[in-house]
Amino acid sequence: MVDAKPNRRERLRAEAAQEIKTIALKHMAENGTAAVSLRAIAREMGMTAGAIYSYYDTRDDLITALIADVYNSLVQALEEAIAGASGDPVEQVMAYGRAYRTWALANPQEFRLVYGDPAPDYQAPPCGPAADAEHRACTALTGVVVSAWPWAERLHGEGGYTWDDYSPEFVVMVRSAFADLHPAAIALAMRLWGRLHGLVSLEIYGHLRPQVQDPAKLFHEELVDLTRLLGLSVPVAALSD
Amino acid sequence: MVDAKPNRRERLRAEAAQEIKTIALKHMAENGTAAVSLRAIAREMGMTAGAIYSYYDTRDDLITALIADVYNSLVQALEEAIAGASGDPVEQVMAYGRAYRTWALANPQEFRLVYGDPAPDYQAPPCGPAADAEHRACTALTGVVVSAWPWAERLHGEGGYTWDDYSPEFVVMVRSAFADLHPAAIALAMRLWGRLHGLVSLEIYGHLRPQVQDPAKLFHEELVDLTRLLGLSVPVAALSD
DNA sequence: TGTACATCAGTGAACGCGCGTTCACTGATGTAC
DNA sequence: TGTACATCAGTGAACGCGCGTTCACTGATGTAC
Repeated sequence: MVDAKPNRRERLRAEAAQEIKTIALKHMAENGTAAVSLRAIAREMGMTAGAIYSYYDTRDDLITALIADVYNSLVQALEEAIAGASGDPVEQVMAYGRAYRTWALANPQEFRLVYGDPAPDYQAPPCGPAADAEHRACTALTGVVVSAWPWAERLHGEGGYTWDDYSPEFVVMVRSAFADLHPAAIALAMRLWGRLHGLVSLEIYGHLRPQVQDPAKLFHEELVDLTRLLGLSVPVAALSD
Repeated sequence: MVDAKPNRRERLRAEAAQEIKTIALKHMAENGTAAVSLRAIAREMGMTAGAIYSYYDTRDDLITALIADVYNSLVQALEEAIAGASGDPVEQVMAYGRAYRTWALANPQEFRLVYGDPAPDYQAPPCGPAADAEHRACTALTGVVVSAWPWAERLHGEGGYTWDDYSPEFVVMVRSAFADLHPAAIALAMRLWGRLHGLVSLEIYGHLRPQVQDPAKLFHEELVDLTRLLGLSVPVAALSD
């Protein structure tokens, strides 16, 4: 911020780093996660393979950056879905769920990158931006549970969960986001996540179609049942939605 | 069966074909699905890479055979779990679910092979033994729903499903297994499958641990809720199980 | 404004790697007479 | 039982491929005086 006119060099550098990721994602979308190769990217940019090393130290570094970007795009879609819904927890949980599936169907290879095997031989760094994004996604969903807790507590308050059921770092993070959080609320959020993830990942990996013509119908029933799990009564409007 | 003494050649051939698959699975378990390479297998067998082509026409053929084997092993585990449970639908659905997770945790790479990206550049054949195994798995779960249908019908009989919601071949197959099957029962089976799959695949791909110390606890709660979805009342014994 | 120097994105060639696949061949195993 | 032939699993060498990564280099862009 001290530097009023950012270097032309720096700007070009940032643009090129971005273009590398964009092309990598394009290749991934076209030919699967295995198709992310430094040489192929360089070829498409009209560059030499070695030039990539000005931007990323290693192929794995690029993939890590890719995962972070993709995860952030997913989390953003989820957060926007919640923000766009009314304060009603029923609306929120259904919006979150719909956004999860919609994003996955629109970005199947990205979904595989984040929730499947990232790429052959890729070793994920233990923590980093991807872990941050995962935390954000989890926090968003926990937020929905928190807003439904007045109803959900009746069903889940006695689940026998304590903070010891989670990793300490995770507890610190999520409790700082929600002051008077019940330990069982996190478990509930995880279960919600699992339900969304199950049908969506079966669909993305081709295990529902073509046996089932319209996975959306199954998914919607699960969404409705989610609200039951939260102890919420489902408005008639949502049932036909 | 006409040939009383099967060729020694044929026997050795079958053994070698089996050994190739065994070694492939071993490599997969050790280094991930990407580590299945004809050359590496041949090396371990003390053979030349070209020799593999006496047994499999192509690398993809081997992978297809692998997937079929693995899927059969999973389906067998599931079928045995159901067979080992009492006739009580509650026991059956919980046995099925537990077997699903247990198998996945014991065979994580195999799980990825079947439900994730099989291998880089692998193209699955449209139908074949893998599809058969998938049908068997689906049939087994549908069988559980059928046995619970007297209770489940009350909740799901009016779901608005018809046979047109499924592919014709699939309908023929599953109806031949269960004479008076309700279309909604299949949808219910798929939803059960989705719930099992969600938490299990999140766990296998490392998205639950270490944030959640004991995914089994979450999973068990889902199992209990599965019985609710089937309209069954949950015995007290199962709750503490 | 002009000159001398530093920076650093990108080059081009090379390294070594493992891969799937093909092919003419050898030699042991099985078969037919 | 012995001989002539057919089968066919496995050899070994080669093909062409794309990959990640390194390195001495060039030449345009930026900086300091």
